[in-house]
Amino acid sequence: MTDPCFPECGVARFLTLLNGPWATLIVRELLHGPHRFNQLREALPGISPHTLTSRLRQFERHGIVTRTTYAEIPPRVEYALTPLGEGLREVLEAMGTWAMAVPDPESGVTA
Amino acid sequence: MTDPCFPECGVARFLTLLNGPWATLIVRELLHGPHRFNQLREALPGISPHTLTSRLRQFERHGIVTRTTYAEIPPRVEYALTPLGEGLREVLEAMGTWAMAVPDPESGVTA
DNA sequence: CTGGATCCCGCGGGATACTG
DNA sequence: CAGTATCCCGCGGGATCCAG
Repeated sequence: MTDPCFPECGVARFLTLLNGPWATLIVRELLHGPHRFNQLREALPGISPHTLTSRLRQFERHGIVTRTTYAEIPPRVEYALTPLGEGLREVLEAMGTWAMAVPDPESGVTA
Repeated sequence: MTDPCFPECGVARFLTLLNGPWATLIVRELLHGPHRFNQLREALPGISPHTLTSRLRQFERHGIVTRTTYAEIPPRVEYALTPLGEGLREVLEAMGTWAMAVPDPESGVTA
């Protein structure tokens, strides 16, 4: 039943790989399927190209995301999750499930 | 069937509540049961009292952790997860499960 | 024992401008 | 379109010292 040592072993690594406020949000977007650079920018209101590139590069290094370049006249680059990255779906879903149980910060944290 | 809108709704909130490298690690520790201030310090090598207090206070405000003071001669304070905080167990487990599938960063990410 | 006060630092991130 | 380069900033966090 959930060996006590089981979560801790990985939590730290998870935090290392998905550090920063944007990291997880980018993965969440990629969970919908491959995205082009500007597609991600549009899907992530407020993110700067600098940050987006930075996170994406880190994901590449860690084998979470793949970068595919299409040498066409209008340059096209697609970012997609690797199987490893896909595995994050369960984690994100757990986050989402939990958060939905969180009372609105403004609606009487009375509970 | 995991409604596509379901994860995104909460992921952002999760990230807001558990921001920073230490936040999640503190919760992970609290998942083992109530802890006193110094118990947490010992369980989290490298954390400074400043940071620990900071995170703990934030958790209190968000109703994730409760702070119980025992007005004894040797001051005693216990931090425990609220039911809401307990709900994070699934999330942490998901992180741990995923991370265990991550190949060691050193084992040839060369590609 | 618990933890507040200060000071300093690194890093994620924003803004803007510019290139292949 | 897909980035890259530079500069600046806020915040999480470490260190240290001190107080209830």
